[in-house]
Amino acid sequence: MLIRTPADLGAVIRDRRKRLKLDQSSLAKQIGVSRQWVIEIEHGHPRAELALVLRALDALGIPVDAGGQQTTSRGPARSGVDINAIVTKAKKGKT
Amino acid sequence: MLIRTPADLGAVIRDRRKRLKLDQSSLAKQIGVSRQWVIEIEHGHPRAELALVLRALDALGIPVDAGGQQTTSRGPARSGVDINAIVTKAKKGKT
DNA sequence: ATCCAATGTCAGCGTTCGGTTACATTATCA
DNA sequence: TGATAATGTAACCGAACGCTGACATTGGAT
Repeated sequence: MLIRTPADLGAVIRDRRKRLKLDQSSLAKQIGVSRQWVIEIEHGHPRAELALVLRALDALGIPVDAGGQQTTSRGPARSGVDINAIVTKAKKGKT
Repeated sequence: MLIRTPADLGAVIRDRRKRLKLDQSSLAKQIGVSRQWVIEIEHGHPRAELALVLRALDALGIPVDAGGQQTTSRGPARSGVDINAIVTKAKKGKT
């Protein structure tokens, strides 16, 4: 599963939690956070703390892999990334 | 690269940024955050906001994959996760 | 050696986090 | 049907976020 938004992450976490037959309270204890936190994460809270998120994934046994290869043929940061354009524009746009 | 800590993430981001020949300011603009933020992330800031982190990875074209399959034979959340134990203990431990 | 870009550090500020506690709304089960 | 658990919501609070802006340090280039 590719994670690109907090919602994606929430889905993954919730899915795994249920698969493990854990309720939010139990999971919260495993992770070391409040039940509230679990609820919000599963709902896709965008401003959750990085470390807690990583701990949650770890607690659930969900490995997170980054940068296998950027075939990026779908959209946001796209493949080629016009470095020249970026740099140039960035420099110009100093104002 | 497996991401398990904020530091791992910082390393990945910095690496990719340099690979793309972007300076922190430019990247910050790409992501839509302050230069400060980029600096802190690259230093492994543990409490960064999830959404910003995902946006950074996205901007750098770094795909994030979670839960390919939990062959989990290495450590943190352990492989089999003793559901019974967890649930049972959790229920007991309500205080 | 000098100049400039890049990086890192500091402090102040408004906003929000995450924890806590309590309560409402389902579900599930006997 | 009633009871219990699971989930979701709300408000309060201290702590930290991320932003701004300025400044020190480093590094590469000429």
